[in-house]
Amino acid sequence: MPVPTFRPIHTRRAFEEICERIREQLALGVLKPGDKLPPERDLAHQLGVSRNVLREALRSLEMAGVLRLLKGVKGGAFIQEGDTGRMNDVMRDMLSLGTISVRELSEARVHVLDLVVRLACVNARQVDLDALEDNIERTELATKEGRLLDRVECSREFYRLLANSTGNKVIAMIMDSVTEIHMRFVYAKVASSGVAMSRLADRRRQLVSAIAEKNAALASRLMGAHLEAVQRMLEQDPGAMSLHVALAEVRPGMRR
Amino acid sequence: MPVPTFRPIHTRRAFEEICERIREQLALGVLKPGDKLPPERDLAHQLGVSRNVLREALRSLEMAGVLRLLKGVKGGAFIQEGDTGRMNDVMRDMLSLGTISVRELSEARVHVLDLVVRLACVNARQVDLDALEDNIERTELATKEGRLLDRVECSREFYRLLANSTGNKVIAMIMDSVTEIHMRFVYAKVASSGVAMSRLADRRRQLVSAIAEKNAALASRLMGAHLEAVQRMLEQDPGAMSLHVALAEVRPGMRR
DNA sequence: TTCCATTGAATGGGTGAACCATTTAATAAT
DNA sequence: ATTATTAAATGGTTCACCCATTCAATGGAA
Repeated sequence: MPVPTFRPIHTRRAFEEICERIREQLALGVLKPGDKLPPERDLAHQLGVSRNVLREALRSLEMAGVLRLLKGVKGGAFIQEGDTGRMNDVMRDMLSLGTISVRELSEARVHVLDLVVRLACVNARQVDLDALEDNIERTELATKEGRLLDRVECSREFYRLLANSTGNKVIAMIMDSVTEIHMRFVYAKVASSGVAMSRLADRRRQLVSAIAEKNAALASRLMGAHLEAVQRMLEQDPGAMSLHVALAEVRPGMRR
Repeated sequence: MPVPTFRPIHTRRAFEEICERIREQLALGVLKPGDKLPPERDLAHQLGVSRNVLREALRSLEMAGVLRLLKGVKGGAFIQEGDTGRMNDVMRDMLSLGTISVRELSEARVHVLDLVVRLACVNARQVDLDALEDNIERTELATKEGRLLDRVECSREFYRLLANSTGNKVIAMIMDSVTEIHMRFVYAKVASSGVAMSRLADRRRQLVSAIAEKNAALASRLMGAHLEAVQRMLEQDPGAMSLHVALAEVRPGMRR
């Protein structure tokens, strides 16, 4: 039987129609990143809607990362390069709404990172390895100078570089989305307790050299062990894993 | 060095502030799914902004799946249960914008499905297996009766059930996001050529019994082989993989 | 009483005109 | 030539109003 599945209907509203049409032009390749839409007043007139309604549509597309709206003469609505950070926003909302749990996110992260590491073993180029090595050096420096929060930023970058070295932006995007919240927990923990994982740079060097040698089994094992160690550190203080603290906190350099 | 990274700034606009405040209340747990925001006119007054600006914010949150707006007395803006389909929208936009490629998406899908299958071997409960078995029976029926497009819908459901049997909604969400576009290609292919994979139900039965026996290696191998076969089928006709066709097409039962 | 049609209030959906703020280029003053 | 001024284009915001939908209250008919 064709499985009768009834999605809730809601009356079609003008702004939805507009969003859809613009997305359609995108999908068809008529609109491309860098292109500019007509001024709001013109476009509203062309579509036969009021400027207010058009703006609701443009706003939604802007929030979705499809458009960027700039003021002033020479301003306007420009099609953006895709913003890979949008998936992070979705994940954050899901967590805020209680649709997913921190546990599920952490578990997913472990598996995704295992995949990333294994793919990196296959696909990492020398430039990727160099970038990782460079990152580790910066991590060491930050450690020596006691800049603990900078070190957390380095970690964040380390994972990004790792994901990039898989050569697959979809996987990189997924990894970032399951990593962002986690890094907030780490950041909060480090900021409040001042503790820091020891021998971090050494561990990373081992991992990178395993990747360089394309030793997937070893790389996977090292990453797994590291993740467990970090998890133990975070769980020492149960309060540190408070969802609300991590989500509500705004900190510099971290996109909302 | 702490890596000077300059994100583009853009003047803070009222609607952004509003979105952020509402998300903050969500993160803090003050607002929960099912809660209702004050009427637009009241809330606008409370926030000291015009109703139009407030509406831009509400629209954005609605598109993000955070709110649902209902008309009429007893209507209003309600906090939604998280909509796990938002990640699909992000993926679709990324593809439309050319930020990611079909190749990257397909590759990611192969790896994610491998992970899903392996996790299912560990976590699948009897109800999950029963649901899969039931799905396979419906697939068989659709095949016998020549309802090919229904059969594609069954496939879509099969993957969802598989993902659910991992017991991890994050992973299920990720799988769905890398699967939706692919199913559009399959749908377009089947709709245009009328060809259909042979012995589909049998293959699925083998897979499910491997999962039931918790034989991860076998299950992984079976899934891998199946994905390759499907890929070959799709690639027979290069035109069938046209991005624009698959993305622009709207079909019943598939959310936009 | 019970049931159904009518009505009216609450709420989101949508419009149009006006004004503000920012940005840029053209123009004028030095 | 350089710098200050001005004007035009564009998004940001407000206000006042009306429409469409929904649902509860009301009231008349069976």
